[in-house]
Amino acid sequence: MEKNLAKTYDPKSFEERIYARWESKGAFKAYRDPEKKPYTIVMPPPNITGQLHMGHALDQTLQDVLIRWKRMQGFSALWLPGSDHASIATEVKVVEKIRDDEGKTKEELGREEFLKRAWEWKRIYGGLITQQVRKLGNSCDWDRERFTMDEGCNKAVIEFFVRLYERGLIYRGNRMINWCPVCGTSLSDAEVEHEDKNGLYWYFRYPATDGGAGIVVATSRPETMFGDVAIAVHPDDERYKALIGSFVKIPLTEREIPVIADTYPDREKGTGAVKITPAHDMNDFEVGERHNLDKPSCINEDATMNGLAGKYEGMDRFECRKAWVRDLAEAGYLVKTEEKVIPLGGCYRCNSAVEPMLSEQWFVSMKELAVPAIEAAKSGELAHVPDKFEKIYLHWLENIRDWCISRQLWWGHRIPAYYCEECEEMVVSALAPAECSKCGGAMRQDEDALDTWFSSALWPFSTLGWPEKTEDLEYFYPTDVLVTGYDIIFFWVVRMVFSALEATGELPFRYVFVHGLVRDGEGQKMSKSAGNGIDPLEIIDQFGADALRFMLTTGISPGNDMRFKTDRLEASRNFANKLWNASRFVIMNLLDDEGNFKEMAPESPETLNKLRDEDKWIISKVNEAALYVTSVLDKFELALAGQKVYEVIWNELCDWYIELVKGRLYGGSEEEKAVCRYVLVRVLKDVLKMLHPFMPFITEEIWGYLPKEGNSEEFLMLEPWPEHNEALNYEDEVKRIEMAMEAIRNIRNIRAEAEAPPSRKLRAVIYALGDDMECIKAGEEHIRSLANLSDIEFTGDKSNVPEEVMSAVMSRAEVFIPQGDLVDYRAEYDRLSKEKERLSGEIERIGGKLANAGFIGKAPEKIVNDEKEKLAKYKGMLEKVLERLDLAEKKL
RNA sequence: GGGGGCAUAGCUCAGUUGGUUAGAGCGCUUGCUCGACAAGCAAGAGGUCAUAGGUUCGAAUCCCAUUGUCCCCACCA
Repeated sequence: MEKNLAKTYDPKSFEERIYARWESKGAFKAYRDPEKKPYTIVMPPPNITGQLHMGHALDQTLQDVLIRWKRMQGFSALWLPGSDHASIATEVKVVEKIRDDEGKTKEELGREEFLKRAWEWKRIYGGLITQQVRKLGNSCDWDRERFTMDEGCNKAVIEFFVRLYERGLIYRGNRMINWCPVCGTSLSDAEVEHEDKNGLYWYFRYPATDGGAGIVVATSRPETMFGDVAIAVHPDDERYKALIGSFVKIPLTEREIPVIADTYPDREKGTGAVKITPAHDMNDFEVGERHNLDKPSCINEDATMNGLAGKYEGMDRFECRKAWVRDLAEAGYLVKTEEKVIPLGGCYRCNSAVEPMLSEQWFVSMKELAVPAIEAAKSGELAHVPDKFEKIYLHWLENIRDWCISRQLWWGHRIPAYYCEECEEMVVSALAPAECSKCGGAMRQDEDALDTWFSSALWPFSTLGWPEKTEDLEYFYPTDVLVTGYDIIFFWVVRMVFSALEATGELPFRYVFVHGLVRDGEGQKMSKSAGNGIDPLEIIDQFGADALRFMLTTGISPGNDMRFKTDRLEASRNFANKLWNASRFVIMNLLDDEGNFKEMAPESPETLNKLRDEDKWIISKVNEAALYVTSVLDKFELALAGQKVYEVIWNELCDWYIELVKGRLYGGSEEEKAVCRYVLVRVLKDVLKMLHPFMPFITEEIWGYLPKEGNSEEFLMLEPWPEHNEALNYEDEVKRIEMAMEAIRNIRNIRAEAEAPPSRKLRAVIYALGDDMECIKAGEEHIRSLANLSDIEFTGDKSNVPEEVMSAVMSRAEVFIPQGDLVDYRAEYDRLSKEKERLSGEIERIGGKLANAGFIGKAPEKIVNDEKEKLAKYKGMLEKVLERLDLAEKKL
C-alpha cells in the first residue's frame, strides 16, 4: 500500500472498500454495554418495492450523522435498519407478475400459492434497497435488520391487535370507508389525497309525486342518484318549508323519496336542497343515521353499477354518469349545469378516484388512544424539532376519526378474527381456535389483511422484541429520536406514538426530528410520473457519497424543503478534494524517503512549551470549533455544525495554518519540524473526527494513513469525539496571529491595487506604538513570507515613513509600501475616501447610540463598553485615514 | 372553509434565546503554472433583509396588517 494518498481525490477508489471493512469487522454493531448509555434510532423502513430516492438519502444521512456522532461520544449507538412489506404496492406488483408469467389472477391461484409467489418476490427484490442503502455509508447494525412481516413483527402485530380488541378499542362495523376500485381495497382517511379538479354541478328536477313542480337539486355525481333515499332541506329555509314531509320521485325511476328537514344543508350552496345518498357520501350517511333511513348502495366494488341502477347495471360509474345525464336531459329533468371546482379524493397509491362506500370493515377506535398522545406532546415529553410540527401533529390528533385498518389484500398481516361456519360466533385470538366454542363448528379466518401502517406503528418496539421482555428492549428502548419527513407525520409518527403508549406504556422516542422534501432544481416535487427524480446512486457514482451527504446536510435549516442543485454538490465535492490535498500535504511531511514516519514531538508539557503562536492559534480555533459543533448538534442543527467544520478546515487550517507552517517545515530545525508534525497531525485528527459523521468515507480513508497512538481504535468511526478544553484557548497568541493576518491582507490588497505582480518582492514599513508594536512584530516572519516582502521596517516614528508610499490603515497599526513606481495617488485617494466614508458613517452611528441616554441607561454594560471601544477604534483609524488622505490629495 | 410555512446579494440558501461593518456556495470582475490542491490561490464588486405600522435604548430577528408565493387539512349538493 502506498504510504501517502493518491494525487487526486477519487471517492470510487475507496468508498466501497471502506464500507466493506466496517461491515465485516463489525464496526456498526451495537452492544448492550452496561458501562455505556444507549442511543437508539430505528430507521424508517423503506418499502421493499422501492428504489432508493433522494428522500431516503436525506432521511438516512441525517440519521447516520446523529448515530455516528453519538457513537463517537461514547454511547452504545444502535441504528436498526429494516424494510416494509408495503401491502398494496407489493400485492399489485406480484399480481402483475403472476398475470404476465402465468396468465392467472390471484383468485385463480388461491391465497396460499399467491403468498408463496409474494414471498419469493420479496426474497429476490426485497433486498435491493438495503444494498443501495449501504452505498450511502450508513452505519446501521445489519445483524439486527428486520422486516415488517417477519415472524417477530407478525407476533407483535397479532398481539397488539388482540389486546386492542380485548380493550374494546378495535371493532368491526358497517360504516363509510374510502374505497379504491382499482386497488380493490378499503383505505384509511390518511391514504386519500384530496385534489381540486374542474368539474360540473348538474341541476336536476325531482318531480313531486302529486304532480307538483317538485324540487331542484345540484349534484356532481349523478350516478349516485340511484342510491338516493331523501332530499334534505334546511328547516328554516322559506323556499322549501312547505315541501317538508312531501314526496318526490327520483327522475326516470319509480322510486319515491321524502323531503326531510335537517340542519345539514347550506342554504347558500347549490339550490339549498341536497339529495341524500347514505351509502356513497360521508355526510349523507350521518343524515341517514339521524333520520333512520335505508342505506342502499348502487355501485359495486369494481366501480360498476349494480341492479339498483336498472338498465345501467354493469356499466362503469363514469360511463353510467354520461348515459344517465344524457337520458335525464332528453327527458327534460336537467335544469342547468354549472362549472365548478370540486375537491376529489384519490388513492395515494394509484391516484384513481376513491369511492366513499358503506362497507363491513375493522376499525381502531381513536378517541381514547389519542388522549395520551396529545398529552405527551403538550407536556413536552415528546418534542418535535423544529417545534412548528407539533401543531400539525396535535391538530391531526385532536380531529382524529376512527382508523379503518382492514384491507382487502392477501399480502400483509392477516386479521386474527375467526368466524364459525355454522353459527354467528366470532372470535379474535392470537391462536387459531380449533372449533367454535359455542357450537363446535369449523372456524374460518377473516380474509382481510391489516393496513401496512398498523405494523409500521409498532416498529420502534416490535423490532426490539416486544411483546417479549427481551434484553434489547430493556436496554435500547425507548429509542431516542425518530427522523422523518413531514409528509408522513400522520401516517406514521402519530400512530407510533399512540401505539407505543398503549403497548409499552412509554413514548417510542423522545424527539421527532422532522425534515423537508428534496425538490428538483426548479423547486418541483420529485416524482416518478413527472420523471424529474434524481437517482442518488448516479450522484454517488459521479461525486461520491460524501459529497452527496455533505450537500444534503448543510446549507439547509431543519424542516425546510431543499432544492437539489448540482452547484452545491460540486462545492461539497471540491471541499472533499481540498481536505484530501491538505491531508496529502500533512502526510507528505510526516514521511521519510523510505515511507516511514519521521520523528514527531510527543504529547507532553515540553512540546507544549515549544509551540509557536500559529500552533496555538490553530489549536485554539479547532478547540473552539469542537465546542460550537457539539452544541449545535445537541440542538439538531446539523447544517450549522457541518458549515463550521468546513470553515475550520478550509479557511483556517488550509488558508492559514498550512501556509504559516511551511517556513518551519521547509527551513526549520529538526526539532521545529517535529513540533510542526505534532500540531499538524493533532489538528488534522480533530477535524477529521468532527467531519466524520458528515463525510465518513474520506475521513476514514485519510485516517488510515495517519500515525496511530498506542490505544487508538482501528477505525476513525470508533474514535472518541473531540472534547472542548478551556485550557486550550490561547488568547494572546490568537491576537498576535490575527494582527499579522490583518497586515498580510492589507499588503496583499495594496499589491493588487498597485498591480504589483505576486512574484515581485516588496518592502514594507509598519508603524505602531507600544503593545501594538510588540504584537505586530511577533508576526514579522509570517508577514514577510505570506505578503512576499523582501524586508519590513518597524517604526514608532512617522517621520521615518518615506513620502512616496501606498498606505493602509489598520486598527492598531499602519502599513506602508514605499516603492515609488507603484504609487498611484488617484487609487490611493479613492480608496481612502471610501474608507473615510465608511468610518465616518460608523462613528456617526455609534456616536448617536452613545449619545442616547436610553441606550446608556438600559443596554447591558458589556454592549455599551463594546460600542465605546469600537468608537475609539474607529476614531483613531479615521484620524489616520484623514492624514493620509490629506497627503494623497496634495500629490494629485 | 380552516391551518401553517416562506419572502435576505444575479441564483440557491444560512443567519441558534433582539445588540458584529448582515454571511456562505455558485455566478461575476481582476491578477496568479511561488514545492497539498486550477475541484486551486490572491484581491474585489454586489443587499434601504417583500411593503406599511408597532413594541424596544436597539429589529433581518418580536407583534399587527398588507402583498406575493408554496404547502397541509377539510364529508365530491
